[in-house]
Amino acid sequence: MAKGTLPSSDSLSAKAPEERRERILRATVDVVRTRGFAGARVSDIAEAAGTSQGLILYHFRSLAGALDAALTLLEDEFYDDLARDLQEQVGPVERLRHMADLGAGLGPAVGDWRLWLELWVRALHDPDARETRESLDRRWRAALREVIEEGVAAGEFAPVDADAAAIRLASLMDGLAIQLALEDPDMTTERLADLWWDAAALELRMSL
Amino acid sequence: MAKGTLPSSDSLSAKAPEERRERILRATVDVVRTRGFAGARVSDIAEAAGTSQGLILYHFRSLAGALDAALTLLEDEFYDDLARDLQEQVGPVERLRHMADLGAGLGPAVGDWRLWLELWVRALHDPDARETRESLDRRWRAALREVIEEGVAAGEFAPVDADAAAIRLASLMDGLAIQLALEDPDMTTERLADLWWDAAALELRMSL
DNA sequence: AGGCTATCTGAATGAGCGTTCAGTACATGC
DNA sequence: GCATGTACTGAACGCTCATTCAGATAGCCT
Repeated sequence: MAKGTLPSSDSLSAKAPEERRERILRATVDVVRTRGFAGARVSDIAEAAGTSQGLILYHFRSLAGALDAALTLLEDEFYDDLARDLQEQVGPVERLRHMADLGAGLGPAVGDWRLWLELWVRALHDPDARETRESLDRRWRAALREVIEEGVAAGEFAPVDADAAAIRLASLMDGLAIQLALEDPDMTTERLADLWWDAAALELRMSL
Repeated sequence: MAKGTLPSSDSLSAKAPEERRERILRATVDVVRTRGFAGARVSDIAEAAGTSQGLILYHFRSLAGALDAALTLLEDEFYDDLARDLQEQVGPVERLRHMADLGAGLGPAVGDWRLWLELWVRALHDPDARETRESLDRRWRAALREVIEEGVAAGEFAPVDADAAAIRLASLMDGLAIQLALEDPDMTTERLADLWWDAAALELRMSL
């Protein structure tokens, strides 16, 4: 298939339309990150992706379509990254520690809190976003719960109610992260990690 | 002054322009609550306030002006309500309990979490909103810290780091409230109050 | 070679919306 | 009673922006 028809001219539209599609989606995420959902314009995305406006409407049916697709991409990558990331860690304490770092924004994929804030508010008005956000949150809480259960089973944590502990620790992370995302002078990456870690120690009765 | 010139006809534009001004501001808050900052239109506000669009631009200079003014109104009322509310409670434990209820949305003024989410995201892009949000948050955290210090002094709570405890409990409230505002099926008013109260008990070593 | 389709572009279209403006009503000061 | 200023309205203006559209290009099938 299509062997002799490789990049005929310059390396601009290098290979497939699939590639441009993805470039557009990445550009969309970038634009939302900086301008927000409400401020994202087709022209912004086109410029960021280096295409015409028309192409965005060609691939996705509308601006809303592009935003939705970008959201889905984000969700998928979140799943993959989180799973891979946690598998690299060995014990429950290490895993928990790693989740603290991820939340504080030291990890690669998660921790883009501005984007999260935007998603929350979009979820207020758009059912699609609500679904995505709920799924993302459930996934993160489940990972946390698993780590806690693992730690309890191993005797590293006290025998707490894993469900309640997970929801509390996840919520605490969200709340702290808001201040980080909003650049509250009282909050830094390190302070967030410390505050959260201390809370986890208290909640799980870790002897830190 | 203006004695014989009272409501000449029907009770429409009843008394003063000051009244209509405030009506517009309340309408603005209502619109933001339902449509969000991004979705708030001058025509929405006019309709909700029962005035012409022109009047909104007459009193405030622009849509942004009206939104800012509404934000300021909100901030002032938050201050007053919180102070009055807390003064009615007697001991530190009662006060803390009351703050749990306020956060869970049982109180009158605070607890309108949809509005809070909107404010956060607006704060991402608008310095004015950022200021307001920071001030609001600081105030709430300070109230929490005072209650904690009071309780520690009275021997009702363990001698914890009041600052860290306040920031954690405030953040936890925010995080839990997000799920409430987004109508996450896993979160209800009661569950929020319970989860938060348990965390407070743990943090402050209350013997509940 | 000659249609056919997928990909892509840039200009045109048209709707939505903030803001401006000309004008009305009414009270106050002279 | 007449001028003046404040409060207010509804229509008109003009701009921004998503979407549409008439092509351009190039591979694919026969």
